[in-house]
Amino acid sequence: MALKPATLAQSDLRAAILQGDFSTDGRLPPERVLAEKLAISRTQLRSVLDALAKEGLIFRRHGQGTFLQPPPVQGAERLSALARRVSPRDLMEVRLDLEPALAAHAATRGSTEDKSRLLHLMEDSLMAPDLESYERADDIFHYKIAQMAGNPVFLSLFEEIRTLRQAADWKRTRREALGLEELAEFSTLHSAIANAICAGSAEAARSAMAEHLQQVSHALRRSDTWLESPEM
Amino acid sequence: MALKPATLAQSDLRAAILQGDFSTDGRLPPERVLAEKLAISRTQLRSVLDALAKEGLIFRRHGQGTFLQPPPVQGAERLSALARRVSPRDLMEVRLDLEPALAAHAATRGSTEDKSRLLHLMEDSLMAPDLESYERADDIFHYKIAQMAGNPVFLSLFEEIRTLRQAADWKRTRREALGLEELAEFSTLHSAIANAICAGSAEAARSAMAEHLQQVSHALRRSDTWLESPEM
DNA sequence: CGCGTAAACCAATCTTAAATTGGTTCCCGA
DNA sequence: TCGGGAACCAATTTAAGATTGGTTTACGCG
Repeated sequence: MALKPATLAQSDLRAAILQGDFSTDGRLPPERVLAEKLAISRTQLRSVLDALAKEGLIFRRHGQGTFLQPPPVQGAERLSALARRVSPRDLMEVRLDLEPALAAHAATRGSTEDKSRLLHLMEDSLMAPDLESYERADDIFHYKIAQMAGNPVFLSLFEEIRTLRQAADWKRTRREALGLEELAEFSTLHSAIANAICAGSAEAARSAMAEHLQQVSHALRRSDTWLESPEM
Repeated sequence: MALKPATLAQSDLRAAILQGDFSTDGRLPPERVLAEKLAISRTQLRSVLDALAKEGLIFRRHGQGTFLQPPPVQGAERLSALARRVSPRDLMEVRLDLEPALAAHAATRGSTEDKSRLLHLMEDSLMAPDLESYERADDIFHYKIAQMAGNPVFLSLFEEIRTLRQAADWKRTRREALGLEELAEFSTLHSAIANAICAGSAEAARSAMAEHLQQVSHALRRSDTWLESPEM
């Protein structure tokens, strides 16, 4: 007559995991450890994680781990050397050429399920209360688009520049450079991008993404480190 | 009255090195070894190699070695896993979005010295007697353009897809798919690309490169492995 | 003094092996 | 029959040592 205890526990587990109770830096403990902490079997835990991953709420990669945000690219170590020679301008230039193409392909090839999820992610970025949560939502939003392009090489390149962007120091710079009014404009274009992709109109998606990135680039350019390499 | 013996020796050394007398696979022996083989000091050898590298005739990378062709990207090992999930179509799609942008930036930012060297490389590809030497000239030509773009991130991405292209098996497929008449058309567009870049007209360079890659893509698409992953 | 040589040292990369971690299979017991 | 547990598999990371191009230093020779 009673529901399975496991079913009741699952919703609690989901909340606990997503809220970051078990991760300080967005990375969850290994499955074996986490299962023990939660006093459940690994089989049970994995079924929960499978569902969360399918919904796009967590990210897993084979020998790497489970994360609350898109994981660092494979071999991130190799990029630390490159990151030191790279200026914010270099990275934005690449993003301006790469991500509009990704958006176009996402519009063409993304599944309807992916598209509905993209709309949801866009709403998340709209409702972000502070800069930190906005950046997280923005990160996942762009990642999802790269994923929807359905080309493993494109996704790999995107992850590479994403990792470079995080490896460099001027994320801090960006925080300072961005104001709340600009953030609102960003969200406006986010919705334009998402709508174009969901409508399947590749060119609209491409131009919306290009406009968005030019906006970001413009905001970033005010920084005095625009042309500098981090160079500690 | 006599010229310095060293000067006379240098031209011989250059010829011997470039002809591949010391390399079976396009990779030269370590400087210390090569210097001993040639019975000269490492200082002397390095001065020759410095000149060759400056002329773009050899390629060196710090912990990696000295090569007669553009060297494999750092951490090439990491890409072997990705290469197995990638189809020719995936790679061509990326090239079609990436390399036209590279050509445009090369036209804008390339130095006049780089541009004259690019013309020389283009002539090399025109005069290629057989498919193998054409592919080598083509490789260096495209690499030079990526280098001229003057953005370390772009160059890194280009090297990544270049390595992927070589890692996969269907280079053989391409050999079979290409005929001599197509090869001639390729060379025609090569010269169009080079001329546009040297003229500094970014948009002409972009469209010429796009046209060239569509041509390559078209030739490659006849292969029955177009959509397949190598999958050993 | 000046210059090149040799050696030592530095820095980036590669290679290898071990450890970590998600993914899978298998067998057993309730 | 189903879930738990263990063992095993596969992809990745990490750490250490070796390799290699780049740089400095000190010495010897003209």
